[in-house]
Amino acid sequence: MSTMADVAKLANVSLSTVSYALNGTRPISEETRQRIFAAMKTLGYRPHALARALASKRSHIIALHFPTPERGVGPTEIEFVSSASNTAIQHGYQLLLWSFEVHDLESLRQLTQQGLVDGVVAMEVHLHDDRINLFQEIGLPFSLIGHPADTTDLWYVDTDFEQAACEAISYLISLGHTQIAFLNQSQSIIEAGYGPAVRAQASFAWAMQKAGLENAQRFCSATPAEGYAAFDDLLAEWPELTALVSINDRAIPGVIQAITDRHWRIPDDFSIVVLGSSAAVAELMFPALTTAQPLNAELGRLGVELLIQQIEGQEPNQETQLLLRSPLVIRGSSGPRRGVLASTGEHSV
Amino acid sequence: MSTMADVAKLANVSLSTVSYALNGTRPISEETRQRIFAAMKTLGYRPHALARALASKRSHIIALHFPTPERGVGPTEIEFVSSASNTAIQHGYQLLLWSFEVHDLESLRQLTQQGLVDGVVAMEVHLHDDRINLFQEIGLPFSLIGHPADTTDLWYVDTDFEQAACEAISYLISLGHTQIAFLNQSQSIIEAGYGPAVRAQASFAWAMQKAGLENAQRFCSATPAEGYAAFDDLLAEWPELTALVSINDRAIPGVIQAITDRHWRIPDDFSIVVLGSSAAVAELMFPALTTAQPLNAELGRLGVELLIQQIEGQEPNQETQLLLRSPLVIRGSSGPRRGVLASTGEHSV
DNA sequence: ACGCTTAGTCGAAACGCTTCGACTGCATCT
DNA sequence: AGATGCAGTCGAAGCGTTTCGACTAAGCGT
Repeated sequence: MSTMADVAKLANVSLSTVSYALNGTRPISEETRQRIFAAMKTLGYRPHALARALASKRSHIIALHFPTPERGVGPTEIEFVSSASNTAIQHGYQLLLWSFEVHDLESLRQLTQQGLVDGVVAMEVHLHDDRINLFQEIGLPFSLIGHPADTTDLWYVDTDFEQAACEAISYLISLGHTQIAFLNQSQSIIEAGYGPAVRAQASFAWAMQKAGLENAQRFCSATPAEGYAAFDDLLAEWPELTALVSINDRAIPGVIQAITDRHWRIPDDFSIVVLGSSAAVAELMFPALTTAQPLNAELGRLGVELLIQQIEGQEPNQETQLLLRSPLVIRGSSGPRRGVLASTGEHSV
Repeated sequence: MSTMADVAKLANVSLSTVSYALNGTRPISEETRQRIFAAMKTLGYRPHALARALASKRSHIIALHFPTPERGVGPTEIEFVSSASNTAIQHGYQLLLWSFEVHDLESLRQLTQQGLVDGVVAMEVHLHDDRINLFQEIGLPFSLIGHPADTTDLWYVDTDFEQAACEAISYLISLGHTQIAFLNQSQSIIEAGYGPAVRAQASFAWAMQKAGLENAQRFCSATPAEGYAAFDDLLAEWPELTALVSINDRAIPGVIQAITDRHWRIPDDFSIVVLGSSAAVAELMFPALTTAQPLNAELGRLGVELLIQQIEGQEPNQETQLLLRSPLVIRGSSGPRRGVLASTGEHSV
């Protein structure tokens, strides 16, 4: 591989001139610029990223901390990743993938202190997330996909799960449903402070209360078997249930089976709306799920862009705390309440 | 951040001695080693990855070329990625993610010639894959997840789709099925030379012929709607069909719906076996799919390990061309042929 | 005609490491 | 006793860039 020195020699200029020509750091006469670029071309010169990084103290490498979620690595997560990588490359950065678990602060500290990365995008943010302290302590730029309880001075982008929950409920109510349950993630995940689950749950409770409806909730780990059991439990307690909102897509196949085993049909006898699932997942189920569908690719893109703006010390060209709506995509799993025409508005406490 | 020079000064040795102590490149007396490590500790010294990389001509960074598949980015793919990243880190490497498309050789050339990466793991390998020539021309170490038609001198790991297809067929035959169809990916993907689809198809044809059965095949793009249509077509041509083998998981929901619309039940009236889907996907469907389930995490790990062995010029501690079986995991979508006891072995041509 | 700015260029010093060659003792071999 | 070898250490020359200070020549206002 040829170096800048080779180019300089061939173009008959000094090494630093080549650098200035390449980066536009200082003015260069049109004529020498031509000569230099010609020389680069004949030599097939490519700047050496590592050397550049070392000298400029900017590696143009960022990391995506993509911890395997407690609920298991799910099919929804991939969209972030490729979108983030593409965005990074478009901006002249490279994206490293770190996928050790959230609480492995020691690994995180080691990797960040090697001077390799200019910044980190952190996913799977919890309400209290120690990684934030770590980054601040080290003085490393970072952005978040997700957000903690205290968002002072943080740059983040997240799905607005509160909006998603409210919209799902309004939609179901508009279809005549009044007995609606919320199927959450497992209790331990809530207790660990996993934002989406906590916020969706709170928002569900609030919206139901505001609508004067009963708040039926159930924790559930992310397996079909648990989904099945959870559905039975919910129905035992609230036999009039006609609809379910869930943020736990991996439990849904169990719910569907439980419904089928009752000889009910979806959506004629029972409606399901899922929060936070990607289209790819929603369309694997039968019937395809109605979802409040997060803009995952957007999240990945914005997370990276926020980080890069921070690294480059730009004035942000947008808000630095973004909540993205997740549009409700209506598919086969939801419909009007059974017999809705005959019985609007009657619900017991 | 402190540097090796600081450590050297504090420990009262020369800079190079610190380097030798750190890397074990030359013998160092126990006493000075102690002093050096103590100094590192009090200074909180961390070696600077970029500087090390520049001096040693080894970045300890590898890239995973993870192109978005033609069939769309699917839920199955994520397992590779986090497994690859973790493996890399365990071996002291960092994993970059490149997710531009397979045929974007120009991007690939640019990124590989920056001197940033020590090697590349390439996914989504086609029967004729230009990336291989590119890597060989540049002289960059690489390994493949997947394999092309000509495997001379290549280091790769792949799922054995031929085994998977055969095993699926044997299994179905053992359940009494004799009219079995193969639901492929779309024709354009086959024509592009996408290995898994081509091999599974060929293997299906071969195994059916060997069993004296008819070879019913259909192309199908990766959507439920196409799956629905494809199933209808198949049944129009072969009305006695009782089972389906597919390598197209994203079309399956359509197939399930088509079956349900016929008032058939799975698996009582019709069996489905899917090749190449992860457990996460199989368990999203209802009934959960019987699959020949590739060991994706293993593939990711082995791909990275093959690459690292190559980079470090080690004698490979294993085969360098690996085909991994995908164990048949029997779930709810398959069962004995309807009325099998009364009618074994009769099948028309 | 004077100093002052500015465009255009050069040389050299970083950046933080690895690695080569050379040096000093001291133990070992013949 | 002399040669040989090895453990242990040092200094200096890279690795391929960026960037700082300095220099020259030309253009400008007064």
